[in-house]
Amino acid sequence: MVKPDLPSPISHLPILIAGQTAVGKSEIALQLAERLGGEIVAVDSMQVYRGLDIGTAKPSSADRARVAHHLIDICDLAESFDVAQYIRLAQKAVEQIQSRGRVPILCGGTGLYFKAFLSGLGEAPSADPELRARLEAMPFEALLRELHERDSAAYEKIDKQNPRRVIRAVEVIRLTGKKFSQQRARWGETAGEPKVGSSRRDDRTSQPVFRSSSAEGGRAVPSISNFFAFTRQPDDLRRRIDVRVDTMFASGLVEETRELLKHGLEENKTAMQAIGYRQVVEHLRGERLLAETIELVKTKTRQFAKRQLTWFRRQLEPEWIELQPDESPEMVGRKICELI
RNA sequence: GGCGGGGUAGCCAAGUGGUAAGGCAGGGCUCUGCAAAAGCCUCAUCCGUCGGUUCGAUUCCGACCCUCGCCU
Repeated sequence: MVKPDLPSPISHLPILIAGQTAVGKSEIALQLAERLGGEIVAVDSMQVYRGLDIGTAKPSSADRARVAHHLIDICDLAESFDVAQYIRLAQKAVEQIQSRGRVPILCGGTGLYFKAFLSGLGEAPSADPELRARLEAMPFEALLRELHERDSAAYEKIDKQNPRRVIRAVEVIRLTGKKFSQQRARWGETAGEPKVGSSRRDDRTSQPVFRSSSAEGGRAVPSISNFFAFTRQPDDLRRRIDVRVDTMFASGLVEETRELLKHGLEENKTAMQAIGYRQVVEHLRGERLLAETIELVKTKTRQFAKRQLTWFRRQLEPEWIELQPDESPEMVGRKICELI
């Protein structure tokens, strides 16, 4: 194939783009991909599922024809998926893209996937459905006691009010016979260190600063980063979320959900968690009127966007870029090309 | 116009003569194999207004305002 005429290895570095739902990151990723000769790798825990199209704002076939996309529609509703599978596939996708002489652009909103991709995951085994079902049926106190006995270090640190966490810890201990606390990647010390070979990051302190407002301060060399996070002013984002949700319903989210129900949507725990689908399923069960459901989906989406921001702020160290209402994806794309 | 119910946080809503439950929304946060998930914290110096009774009223009384329902 055509070897790239790109000047330096830096051009092959993956570019990471995180952002809240509806900020407009996908459009920008598309722009970047076209400018840099890149391919997009979705970092999205819901777009991996085939069939969840409208509600996950999956890239259109036109967009996918424009730029190659990866890690979308890779999983059937009958299958389960998790972070570990994700980072394995993402690693592979990135390498393949690079081997083609193209630029991997990882773009999405799933913070955990970014973090695991960057920092690794550890050796623990994946979930065991039967065991998990058994643990879920146990009294919570018994789980806590078991964790305390078999891994006091984990017991000390864990959120003892969060069943999900406790169950996973006990699950890993039972599955491996080893302590949970010894099987996780140590994110504390080496946090944020990119796994993907050549990826480069600056070492500024972790202040999530908006590029526009700071960055200067006499530093001649602007921090060079390949990891960006987009945000918008709350009102701006809210408007975009409203429009997006209205559009989803107008495009047939209810019909799509009804169809997915016939193909096992309710049996897939993860997919059933997806905002939009979950609420529509409830509506179809007669729990709520359509108009109320639409409003609810907007609220849930706003809350999700807020949690995403918290996650990105606290767990990741991206370069922050606040998108302006009047800024086009082209403008942002150009701006970022200058930054990298 | 008359009679009856009601006016408590952005919304819904409990409540007591002794100084304001809860839920939702909002804000903040935790986060390692279900993550668009799960969990945690926070949020009324004040109870329509003005008077009165009382040691003390959001709670009792009166007037007024607003509101819902019924009647004429």
